[in-house]
Amino acid sequence: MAQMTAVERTRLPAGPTPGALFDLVRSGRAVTRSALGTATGLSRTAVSARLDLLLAAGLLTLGEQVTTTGGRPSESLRVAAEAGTVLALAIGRSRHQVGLYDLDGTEIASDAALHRAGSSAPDLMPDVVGLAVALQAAHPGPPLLAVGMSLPGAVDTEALTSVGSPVIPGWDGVPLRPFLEPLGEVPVWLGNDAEALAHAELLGRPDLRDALVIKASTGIGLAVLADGRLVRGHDGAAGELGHCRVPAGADKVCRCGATGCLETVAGGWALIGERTDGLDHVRELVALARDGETEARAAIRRAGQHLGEVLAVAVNLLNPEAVVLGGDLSMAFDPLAGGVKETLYPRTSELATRRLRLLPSVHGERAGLVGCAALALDHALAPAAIDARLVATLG
Amino acid sequence: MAQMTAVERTRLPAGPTPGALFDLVRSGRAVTRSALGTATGLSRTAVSARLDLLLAAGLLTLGEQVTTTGGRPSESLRVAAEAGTVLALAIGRSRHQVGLYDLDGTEIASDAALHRAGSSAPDLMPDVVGLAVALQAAHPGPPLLAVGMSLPGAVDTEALTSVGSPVIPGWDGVPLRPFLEPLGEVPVWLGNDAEALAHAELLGRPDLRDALVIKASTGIGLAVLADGRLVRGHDGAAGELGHCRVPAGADKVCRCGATGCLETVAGGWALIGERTDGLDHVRELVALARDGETEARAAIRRAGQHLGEVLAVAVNLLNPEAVVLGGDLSMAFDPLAGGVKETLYPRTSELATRRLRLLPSVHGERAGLVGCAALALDHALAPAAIDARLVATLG
DNA sequence: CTCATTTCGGTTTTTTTCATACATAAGTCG
DNA sequence: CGACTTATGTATGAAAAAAACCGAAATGAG
Repeated sequence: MAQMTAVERTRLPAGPTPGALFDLVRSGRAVTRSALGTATGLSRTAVSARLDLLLAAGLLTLGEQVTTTGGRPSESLRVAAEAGTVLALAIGRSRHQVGLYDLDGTEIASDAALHRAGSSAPDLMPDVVGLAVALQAAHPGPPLLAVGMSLPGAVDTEALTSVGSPVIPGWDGVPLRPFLEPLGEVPVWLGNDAEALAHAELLGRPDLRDALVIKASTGIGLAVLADGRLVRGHDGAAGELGHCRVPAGADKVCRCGATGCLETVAGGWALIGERTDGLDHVRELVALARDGETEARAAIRRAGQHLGEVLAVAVNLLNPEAVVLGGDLSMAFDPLAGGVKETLYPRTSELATRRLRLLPSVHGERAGLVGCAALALDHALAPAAIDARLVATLG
Repeated sequence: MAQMTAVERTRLPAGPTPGALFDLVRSGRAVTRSALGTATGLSRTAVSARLDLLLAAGLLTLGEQVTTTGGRPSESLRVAAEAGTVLALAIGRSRHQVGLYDLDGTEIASDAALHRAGSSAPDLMPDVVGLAVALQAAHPGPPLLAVGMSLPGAVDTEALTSVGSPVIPGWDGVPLRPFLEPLGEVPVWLGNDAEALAHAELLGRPDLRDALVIKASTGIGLAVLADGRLVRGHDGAAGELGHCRVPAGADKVCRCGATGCLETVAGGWALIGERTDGLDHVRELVALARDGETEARAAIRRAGQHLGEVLAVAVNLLNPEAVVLGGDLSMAFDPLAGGVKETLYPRTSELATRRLRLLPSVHGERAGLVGCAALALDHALAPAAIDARLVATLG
């Protein structure tokens, strides 16, 4: 009966909105009715009213038992993982991965394929989307709520396109939305690869507030997390770590056309270029390093040293609590982190590094794809999005 | 009559709180009742209820002129400048300034004095506070609502003390609240000098979202503004620009004990150290430069070049819309900015600098003091503080 | 100059929402 | 098993906000 009147109303409760409660549940900060009450300051009545909406819409479900301290156990709430899916599309320079995730962030299925480095958007996008469509078809289920997608380099999240990236020709300024048409009328969120990595990191460490998330692979990118928020910059071009100048690269020409970029001495493409055995990809170099090949380990260590030089400035500037190393190169964490430490610590203020931690990315090899899923989930399940979804189902 | 019931109630309206409306008025985003209605989504009734509280508490007053488009002109609202004052205390290495400001940010009076560089907190603080007390006594008026204070180096805003700063010995870890007792039971907000500068900048350019605010004086500091918020870092130690390493300083020992810091080639203390005429302070060097002395201008230009090298990394990383040059050195804006440009632009990505502006700080010589006032005002007039003040007057 | 028009803002009425109070459910502990 | 503790559903009353209504203050057309 109360359910009926709830469904009939057209406006959403004010103040702490249902979406805000949903977010508390999703982040795990409050998962019971009473915890939600104390967290929001709302009365049980008001909390229940909002939860009724969320439960009726199928966005939340009742979880299992909760440990009790002598009284009636509270019902725990959790995100209805099966209420929808999101699609993750991680596009790299030579490889693309697609993954289907539920609302919990649990992977339902994923696939990956290699492509020719330098493939243009019109060449590659149909393949990527085809893979995604096939994945969806093979795993029919709840509706697709959002797509999260990552590209190397700077992106324009509004126009859904890569911008000013000399690194992936054939993509710059090409609107990508048309290619995504086979997926239906679904919102698409685009980020660059380092940003996606940061989202994955936040999924695994929700309490991270200030961090630098590095993606060290063929190129070198970075995402800045300040007070829990991703810094995108005025043109969405923040995080250009790879093309900062380092003295050691002074006479080396970068693929961006400039001279002296960090990438020329620490980028994956430069590292394999230094070898005489014609490796195809950094991953092969990392594999050698993990097998114990001395020269590969030394090369990665040197890359870490150069990376540390530039990171020192970033650490002095932003005083993060953690530097997260991700990307293919970070799979050889010890030599890379070792090199970073050698140059980072001597060049930073004691105060800024006293509590600084150097961490490997939580999701390792899958971080890029998980990050795209997290990107989609963070937008699709944002408080405002949840509220919008509620008014849509109620109106 | 409606006024009476308003005063009698004890709880504040929910949703968009009176403090939120106050903030819209203060920032100028909405200064009429109807504008506030459309900005918040509240009905005119709800807006009026909140405004009644704010007007009754004397925090807002009715303004005058409003352009009308054929209908009844709306009453404009403005912050009741005379409802209180804030005190600004800007403590530098060799000079301290105090200022009394109204809630509009208009200066009522100010004073300044030189002190021996290296004075300890117990030595200096009584003088500073004494100056402030004298200023208050000379200009009796509305009650003091907050104190904004700035120090060079990293600060602990909670403990109200300087932290880990090798630059101002005799301050590190000394709690400053006891010294401020003569000012009464007033909230005190501490920031570092560059932070204060950023607050002053935001006062003059409220639409600034992403910027680097430089304080180039005896030392070199920086404040990072990301998405309109100040980045303080995990330990409040963000902004250590002056002690980033530059190649040119490789063999020069910094006052922090390290070698190769930016300050050794671009800090004010280093610039006057290079001179043979025994200048006492950068301000004298700047005065010479403004008078056209070639060598002084060249020195400042070289400092700008070194500054630009480090800024290049920061710009690549954060993609700000503006780099604001403040501090004593920036009073010689042309040579400093010229030097910065020479090294900054060639070392940054085209995308990050396409729309980048290099600006002088809005308040010039007074920016430090204005920044302290802005720091106090931003906290004293924050939505939450306004709401707290309302419940205090109503309860 | 008068009057329609437009927009603003105060007042009253009605609806909605929330908190308090009460009742009930579901466990633990002695 | 019953006292106790905690959690949640259900009514009732109070408060706040929106809607409707009305007066006020300007412009501009005739």
